[in-house]
Amino acid sequence: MDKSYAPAVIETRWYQAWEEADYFSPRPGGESFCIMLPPPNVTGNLHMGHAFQDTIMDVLTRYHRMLGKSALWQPGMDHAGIATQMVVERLLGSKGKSRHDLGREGFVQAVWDWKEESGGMIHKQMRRLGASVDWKNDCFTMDENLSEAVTKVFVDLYEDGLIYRGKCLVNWDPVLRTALSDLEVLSEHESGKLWHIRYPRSDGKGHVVVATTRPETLLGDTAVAVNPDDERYRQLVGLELELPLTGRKIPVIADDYVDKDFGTGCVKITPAHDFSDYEIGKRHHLTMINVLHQDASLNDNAPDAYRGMDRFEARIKIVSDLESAGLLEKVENHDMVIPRGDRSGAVIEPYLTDQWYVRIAPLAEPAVKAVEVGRIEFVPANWSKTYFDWMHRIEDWCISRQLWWGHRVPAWYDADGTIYVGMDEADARHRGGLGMEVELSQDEDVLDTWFSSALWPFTTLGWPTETPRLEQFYPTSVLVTGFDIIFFWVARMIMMGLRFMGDVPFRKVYIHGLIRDSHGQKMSKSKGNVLDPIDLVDGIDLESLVAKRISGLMQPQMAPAIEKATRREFPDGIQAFGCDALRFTFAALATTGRDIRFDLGRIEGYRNFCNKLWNAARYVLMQTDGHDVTEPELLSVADRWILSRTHQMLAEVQGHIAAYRMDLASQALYEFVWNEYCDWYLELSKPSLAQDGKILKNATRHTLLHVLEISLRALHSFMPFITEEIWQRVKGPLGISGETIMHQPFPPSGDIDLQAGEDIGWLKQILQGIRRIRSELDLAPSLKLDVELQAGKESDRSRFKQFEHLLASIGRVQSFQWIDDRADTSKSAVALVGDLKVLIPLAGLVDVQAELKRIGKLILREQADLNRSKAKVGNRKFVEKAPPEVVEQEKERLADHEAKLERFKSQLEQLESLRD
RNA sequence: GGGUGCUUAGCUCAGUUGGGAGAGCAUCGCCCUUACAAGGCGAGGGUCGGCGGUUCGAGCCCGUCAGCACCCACCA
Repeated sequence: MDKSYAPAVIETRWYQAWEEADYFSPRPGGESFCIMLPPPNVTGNLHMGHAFQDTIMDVLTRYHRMLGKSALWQPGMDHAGIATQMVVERLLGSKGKSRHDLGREGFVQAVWDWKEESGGMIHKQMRRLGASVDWKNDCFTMDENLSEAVTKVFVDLYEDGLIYRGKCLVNWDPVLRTALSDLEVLSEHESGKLWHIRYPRSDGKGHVVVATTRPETLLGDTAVAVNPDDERYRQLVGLELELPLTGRKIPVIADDYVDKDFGTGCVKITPAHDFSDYEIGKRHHLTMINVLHQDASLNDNAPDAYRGMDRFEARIKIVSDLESAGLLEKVENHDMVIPRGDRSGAVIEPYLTDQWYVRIAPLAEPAVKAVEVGRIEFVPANWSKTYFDWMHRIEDWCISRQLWWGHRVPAWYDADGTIYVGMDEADARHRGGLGMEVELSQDEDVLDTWFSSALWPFTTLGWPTETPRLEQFYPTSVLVTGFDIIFFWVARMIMMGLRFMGDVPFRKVYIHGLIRDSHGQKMSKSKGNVLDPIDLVDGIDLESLVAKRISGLMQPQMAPAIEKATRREFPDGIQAFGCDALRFTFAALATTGRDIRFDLGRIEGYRNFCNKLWNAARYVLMQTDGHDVTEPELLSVADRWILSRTHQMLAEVQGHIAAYRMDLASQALYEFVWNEYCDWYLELSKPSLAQDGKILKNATRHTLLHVLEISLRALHSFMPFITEEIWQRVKGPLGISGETIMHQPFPPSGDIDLQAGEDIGWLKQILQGIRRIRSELDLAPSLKLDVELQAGKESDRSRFKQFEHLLASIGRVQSFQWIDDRADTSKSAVALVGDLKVLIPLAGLVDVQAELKRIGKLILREQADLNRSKAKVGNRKFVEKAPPEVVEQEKERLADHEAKLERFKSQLEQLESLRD
């Protein structure tokens, strides 16, 4: 083995070998385990969030595969309608073209071409991260069979009356010129103004003042509303007002919706451009006047003066026209919430159009119930509350989008506009009883991307065909996702799964936190703080990193600041940490919180851990190379101890993974390998192997290998590459014949050996006592010590006998000597292990002063502990009310502290007498 | 306006039914002891956000206040 761990070399080798050997396909037999990869958007790259999520899914998949299950991790990609269309349009834009130049068909072809390119990038990244997905069944939401499934779902829901077409107010994105669902609209606090506008009374008796944040929509007003209980305005109800700038007359109406205390208590009602006004308009049968074009410029329903102007441009003119007409009473500053499109950032306009909707209530009810009764379990559980809150208030889902890229709505219209829905045009004709003579035209719209995503758990398995895969893997085992898409995706999958499969799509939903940068900021291109997971794996020099971060910015003026911050944070670029280190870091960071700060310090620590494992393996293989290693006949205490600790670790890891606590699982592995196996067992093995006894040497060699091999299997799902690489070298000496660690069983845990644990615990304490004295009294590590032992129990003597060799070797002790209980120990430094005094004569080694100081410190600490125990045991209430075992424990502590304090004090006295 | 989460060592975070506060990184000291200096051994460092309550006992349970973060919401 090479002296140092070199991830790049071993990682490139193994993935290809695994894939070629088809190790990722589910093996027949065994219980099923299935995870659906949340399909990434075909556009762009995998970011840190993907890498994190993929790591968790791969850990789970590999783990369950090793448990002997038929494990499927289903990969795929999402066509991401709006996002992808925007990317391709921007690409065309850079060549001076628009999608209209290509036409619908040409544009869609251009998107497919782009998909080939960027989709390949994602595949490459996933392979680099070690994802053990079933590539043979890779899917894309726009694939033919998945698209057919989408159509079928649409048709079925339509036939059942769960999809309808209606003219309603929708969230309209005037930049993308499409409708959006409520979820795609982000509300942002922004400062705006509240304009107070006079609406003159038609009877000439003064005016009414309305307050509005959107004066330009005045052009579409069809009423002014007041609260029916508002004394100030009651007599106005039924009166007519002159709508400024338009020459129209509008009525004053009464509606409970109006808050008397806000603004002036009079509200202008614009039913075609405001959601609340729309409801009021419907209640009062008001006319709905749409004054906007699709791009939010004013249309011909507006007076000449404003036609063709953008709404915000028109706002300025309208306000100034009102002012010159003496109709503007005042303007106040007003903080408000502005709706913006999540993709375009454009201010969303409520807009009256024909759209397709899913009637959600009948689907939501069983979906709520499924979680209530525990057929689906959220992990952590409190996320179910978020789910319920949303599901209880859920409204109909607008699923049509005025885009070209996506699943086209399977609806056709005849000349009268009658709707015919079917799997295709012929089917629609057939269902509608139409002959070929009737001319039909297909709806131009496509479906919301999330409509097809909602079907992902069963369409990827072959639905509507009843395939063996569908039979075997639905419902899937667990969904791994972030809380940001509980509404977008999780809830909708549950609804659709229950409706079309008659069962939940997954048993558990594991919700993880979102990866942020080391300062807790969201990673984004525009902030220039994005880390590419591949750069952490392979490393990147500073100049390339800077170039990457400042290229293609939407706001190029940010480049200098981003460059400066990058140079400050990564003065030497980023080292190559390797995939295993990155994965282990992600696992260790997978706590229950919402935000996960990614700190380079962590990954460095875990890269070191890989190196530690590598070197431990190197040592073990060096010790065993050329020796036959056979099943041991007799184990030493150290062997039994490390095996016992191994079993304990395995039980912990299993428990933590079952509870989706990858952080605790990885920590248990880390601590075992480093602090138990490397720090202690490997050290204990050295003197053992230097001995003559053939049987015990074989036992040690075997245990070294055996525990290493178990550790590799336990670690494999977290660090697949390094464990495979080492395992291939370890399996031979142990006589294991498997081809890959991937298909080895996860090691079962076994018995805990308490006796061995106590014995080695004792040994550790002696050694730690000696080391501490050595360090604190500044005795050179190379200096061989003479150690005296005093007092102690019978067990101390027998243990000493058993471990003398190990103690001498590891403690660098040249001689041990038991001395009489009354012997003078005044010239020695002391450590206590229970009743046993471990003494190091200081003669000629150090000055007494140093030891005095050291003991003084120990006494202080011991005294404080003693006082605490004394107070507790002396408290009658404690003794009466606390459980007996707790009281007993406290009494033992008290005795222990008393004994130790006594010994330290007597040692101190002896030293002091010496000083005189 | 509703809701959720967070506040523990200098930093990033664990702490599973309440019973002597832990890890990694950072800091300090000694050591290149042939698996590993990407290392070894040892050390220092915390009124667990504030206040109050329950309890023999609270980082953990309850109340309250403060700060931070996020989600949802049609008051113009």
